[in-house]
Amino acid sequence: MVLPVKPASAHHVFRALSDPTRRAIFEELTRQGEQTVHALTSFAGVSQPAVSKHLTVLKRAKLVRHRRAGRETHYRAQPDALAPMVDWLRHYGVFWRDRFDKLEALLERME
Amino acid sequence: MVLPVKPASAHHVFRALSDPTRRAIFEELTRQGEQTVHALTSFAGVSQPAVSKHLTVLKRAKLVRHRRAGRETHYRAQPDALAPMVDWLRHYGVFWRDRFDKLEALLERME
DNA sequence: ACAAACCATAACCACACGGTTATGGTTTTG
DNA sequence: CAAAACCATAACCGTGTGGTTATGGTTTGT
Repeated sequence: MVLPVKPASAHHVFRALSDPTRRAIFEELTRQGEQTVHALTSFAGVSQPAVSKHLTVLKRAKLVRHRRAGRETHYRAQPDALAPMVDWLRHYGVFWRDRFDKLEALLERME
Repeated sequence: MVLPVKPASAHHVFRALSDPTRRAIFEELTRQGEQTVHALTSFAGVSQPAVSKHLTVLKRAKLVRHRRAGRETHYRAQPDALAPMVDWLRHYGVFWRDRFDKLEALLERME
């Protein structure tokens, strides 16, 4: 088995990423790594409870994991959880560009 | 220029695909090809106006195109419009699996 | 020990959203 | 030409959603 955890449903992932604030939080977590709720709050520009609720939705989609450390909770992104969305997209032959890019890069490295 | 039309915003695409009924309609259009609103209505299991509204949302995201033919309107999927979502996903190193698959296939064909 | 910091949950609110029925315009059919 | 089919839009409605403030529980700092 490759996946460490069973993925959430595709619906949860699509739903979680449909909101701009949640996408911003997820992007921030992947860029800057682990963050406390406090840090995410000052980043997101909404109240702390709003951030907590967004994190709950992202958690349900397994897009984030959390780690309690004393009074603060650290969240980090879990990009593997994007798999259901990627699998859904794979049906639409939408990655041919990626294939060309990879092949090109490979050939270049083979010289 | 490769793209025939300027893509809609990533937000519109994410938003449009967050609803299960709209995803089902989009999937149906890619599987079965062009469809009239009438056909899509009997497929979707909701009323005809509901389908029309869903198609409007998909249209805003440029995920479907329509063609008037007499009294009926034919809709067809436009998978190219998934590009903004794919581009967004590309930032998260989520296509490893695809890379491995491609490399594997290539090596196999090289023998 | 007490105050402050951090976070989650509850309670509430405005509004966006997905559904419905009603209506009307255009086009085909009888 | 009248009737029916097809579709889009309007009007409406219940509920979900994203935001807020209020509250309380832990944990840290003084």
